Amino acid sequence: MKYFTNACPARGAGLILPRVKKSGRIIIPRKTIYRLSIYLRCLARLKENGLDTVSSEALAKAAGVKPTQLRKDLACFGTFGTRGLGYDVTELSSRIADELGTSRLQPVILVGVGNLGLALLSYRGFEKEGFEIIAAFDANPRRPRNKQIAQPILGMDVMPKFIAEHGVKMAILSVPAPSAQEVANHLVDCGVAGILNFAPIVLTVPEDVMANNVNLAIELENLSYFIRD
Amino acid sequence: MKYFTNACPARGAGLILPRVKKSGRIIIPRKTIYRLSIYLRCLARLKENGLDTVSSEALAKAAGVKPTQLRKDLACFGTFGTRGLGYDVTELSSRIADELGTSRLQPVILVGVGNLGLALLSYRGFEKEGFEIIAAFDANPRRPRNKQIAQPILGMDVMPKFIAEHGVKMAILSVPAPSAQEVANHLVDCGVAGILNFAPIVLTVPEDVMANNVNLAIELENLSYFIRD
DNA sequence: AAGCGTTTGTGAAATATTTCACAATATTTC
DNA sequence: GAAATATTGTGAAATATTTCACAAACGCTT
Repeated sequence: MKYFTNACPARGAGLILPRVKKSGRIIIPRKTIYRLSIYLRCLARLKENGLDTVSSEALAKAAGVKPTQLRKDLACFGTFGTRGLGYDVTELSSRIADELGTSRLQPVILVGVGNLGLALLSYRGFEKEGFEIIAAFDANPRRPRNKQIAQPILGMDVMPKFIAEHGVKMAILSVPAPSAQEVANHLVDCGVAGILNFAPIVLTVPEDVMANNVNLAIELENLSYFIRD
Repeated sequence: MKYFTNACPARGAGLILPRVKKSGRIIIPRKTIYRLSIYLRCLARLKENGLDTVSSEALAKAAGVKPTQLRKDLACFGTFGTRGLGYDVTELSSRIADELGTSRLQPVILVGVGNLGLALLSYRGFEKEGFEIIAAFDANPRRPRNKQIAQPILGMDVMPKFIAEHGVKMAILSVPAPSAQEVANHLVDCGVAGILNFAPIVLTVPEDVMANNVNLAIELENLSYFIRD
């Protein structure tokens, strides 16, 4: 079992406790969660190739990390390996999937049907990972010509009702920057707890809401910095 | 000036040195570089709003970080503030832009003109950030109907010549997962030093090449983990 | 020009993350 | 079935990053 120095230093100076959430689960660092997602995809490919077991060394190499890091990551929520042999591919997959909570299908909505939003709508890569964009919303909900879009494109006015009826907890935000914060507030009011934000601004959201940012210009800028030597 | 414990512990045990690259520049942590990009965008908005100076507290709030972190980030490459007053918006902008090397326009190519690639081609958000997608490549270079794409869409066979002639150093990779590694190898052979990878696999590249990954399914998975409590 | 309020810059402390080193324990071989 | 080999799980060390705390420096007011 992994232990952390507890973030609250007040009680019992020097006392070491496992760090836990209010819900009782042990906190797993965000970086570890990202890597678990990567491990899961590597395991899927290994399984396709007919492998039954895999060592931490092989899996780590496939995921682009060090073997010890992989093992430490797994140690956050259990011990699944067999010493001398490695991990059972199928079992490890399902344990990680359980931990990530990707076992059930999550409904997602998309807000902002511009260039990028439209591309994301027709992107078929989410479903096999456990997510489904079930509807899109736009202030000006025109159905694009010459496009095979399976999802309905609805007006912003019906969004609250839709979110409540379908139990939507996550949204992809691909509106222009100037309206992003306003729309995000609206989403939060409707009960959305996770926002994947493509607008190039810093969203301000309540503490119990999570906003992940994907900013393509910043990614390019980052690359450009590190390649000039 | 900021100091690090040097990563190489061999010479002069315990000796503290500023961490530098072969080129002589001090290494700035990757996370700091990301934040510098964010500061730059916040400063641009402040300037639009007519502000001349800004305190670390105000800028940090706009960027979603703590004031001390902002100041430490800036301390990596100089001291630009005026005590008691704050930072000159214009000056700080240009200093950060200089450090990031975003002053000149960078030519970028895109490989893989599928749904996502097409959307990125028509995305007008890069240019004003200093990047321009000057051409796209695809194994099957058809020009899509009903789309206003300014860039030429070329076959893979002419890619090496194009890269050499235009001094391209960065590429956006939006091909399907199975061919991503092969195409990446090809790009590296042609002299590309930075790859922004949208394919959902872990790329293996030489040490002097940088590959940043954008994986939308993983971002969603990450959200979904942290919102269930 | 001296005092006051403000805000930067930074060494040191606190926290977080990664890596090391190796005991523990399984499989395989002879 | 004992020895050799392989590989996990993990405490401790090393490294990295963030935050604190406060001296130093500036502008403004009087």
